[in-house]
Amino acid sequence: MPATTLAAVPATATALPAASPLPWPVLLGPLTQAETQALEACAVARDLPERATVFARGDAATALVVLVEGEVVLGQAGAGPALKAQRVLRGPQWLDAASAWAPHRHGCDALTRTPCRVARLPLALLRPLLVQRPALALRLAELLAREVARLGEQAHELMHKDAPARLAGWLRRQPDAGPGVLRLGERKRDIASQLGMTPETLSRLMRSLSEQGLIAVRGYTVRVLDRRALERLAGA
Amino acid sequence: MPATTLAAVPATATALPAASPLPWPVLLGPLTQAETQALEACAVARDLPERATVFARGDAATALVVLVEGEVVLGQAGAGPALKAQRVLRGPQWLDAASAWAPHRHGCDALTRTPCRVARLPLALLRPLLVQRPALALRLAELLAREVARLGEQAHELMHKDAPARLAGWLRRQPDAGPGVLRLGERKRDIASQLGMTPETLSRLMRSLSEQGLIAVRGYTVRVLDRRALERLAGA
DNA sequence: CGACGAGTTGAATGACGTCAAACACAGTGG
DNA sequence: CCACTGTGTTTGACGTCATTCAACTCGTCG
Repeated sequence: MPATTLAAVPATATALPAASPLPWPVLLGPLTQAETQALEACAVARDLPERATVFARGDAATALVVLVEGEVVLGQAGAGPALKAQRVLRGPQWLDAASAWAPHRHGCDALTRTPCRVARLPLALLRPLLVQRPALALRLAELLAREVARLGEQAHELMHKDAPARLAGWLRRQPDAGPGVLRLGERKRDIASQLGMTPETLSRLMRSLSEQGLIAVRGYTVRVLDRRALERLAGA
Repeated sequence: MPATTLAAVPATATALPAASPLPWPVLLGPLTQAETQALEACAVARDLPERATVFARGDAATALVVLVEGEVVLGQAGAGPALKAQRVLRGPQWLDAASAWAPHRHGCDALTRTPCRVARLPLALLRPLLVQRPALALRLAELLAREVARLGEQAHELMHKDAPARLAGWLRRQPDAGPGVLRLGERKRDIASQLGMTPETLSRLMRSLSEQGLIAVRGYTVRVLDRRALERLAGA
């Protein structure tokens, strides 16, 4: 049953709208007018075409990077176009809020999957701003802490859970677009890569879960039939 | 060749010295006198015996936690004493600088391996202090960012590298205690757990690397014979 | 139409985990 | 000094889960 491929990974097709204020509330939570203006003042936005590299592993990181709009794959590029994806981000979202602070080099590659707008907040400008407005600095700490929690969780999963459990966990975490329905927003090979498995294994697992009646798969749409069993599986 | 076990994992034997100032420079870098005093004012230290739990996964996290002295295992406890270790920390070191900010729950269990002194910095006290002294807040952001980088690296390794590569990478990262000599400071089962493999596999890998002439193992001492080859192996 | 890329499926290999036994060493008490 | 015990490591045999390699399908684009 070679699952009919539905409209493969919808891409934001058209050109980006003209410059507009950045989505700070999504990135940092509710801000005062003054804070927003201050951030706006030091942010530099630029547009990138499809398949461009936003930054590469090892590049000097001098700014926090925000994905304003579009889709970006984060991962480690091997030889050729073979990218070992870790994560696909859809704007608005932070692309890299950490590297500029600490190792001063980006830890992975970032490639656009669609035309994108990204903004850079040079740390040299941000630093005095944060000194002046400590509330923002605390927001940032919160942000980074959340990232630490997420990555710690991920590391634990990869170390101690097998492939079915990781998939179940991933499915559980996906935002559902309807009652028990979720739409996969990335290529399955990218999902597989994120989960540390091959596309073949992912395919087989999907089939296995279907046959067990936990989910129903049709192309890029997954219906969750037995949420309870899925959680049990993920909990391993 | 059943490698002679040398003085297994030295433990800090004796009772802890009386209260003393906390090692802030190690934790946050060089500080002014005023900053040190301010931190000292809101830190609460306490001593714990061996095998005590500092905090457990899911506990409410209301403070940053510092390991002042002693050794703590970070991991996820399963049933009984079977702890899936992620990391062994030796004081002075941060135990958990993130959880209090973000999910407000600790993400893993922390168990003492030796008598320890730990200090808590309640976020409720720290927050106003950071507002007042933004320089400290930036230091903290740096700290968290470094953690993000470390965890990201780790996740990548677990996702895309096999066991030999992970071991080689780990060996490469260990601080050597002599020219090409390094002393393992933890039980091998803990090392294995950190690397996401079983003790048996680790043992076999060590042997395999010895036979290939990359390292020489005697108990808890490892001599690196071919650093170049080790790096190549880790780079997979 | 043919070429290409994404996904699926099957068979074979291999890496790693599990289970069980043996061994080394430290500490104990005779 | 010698058993005896407990913990940690090593080794071997075996099973299994996941990757690899290959063929095949489907849909899209030229």
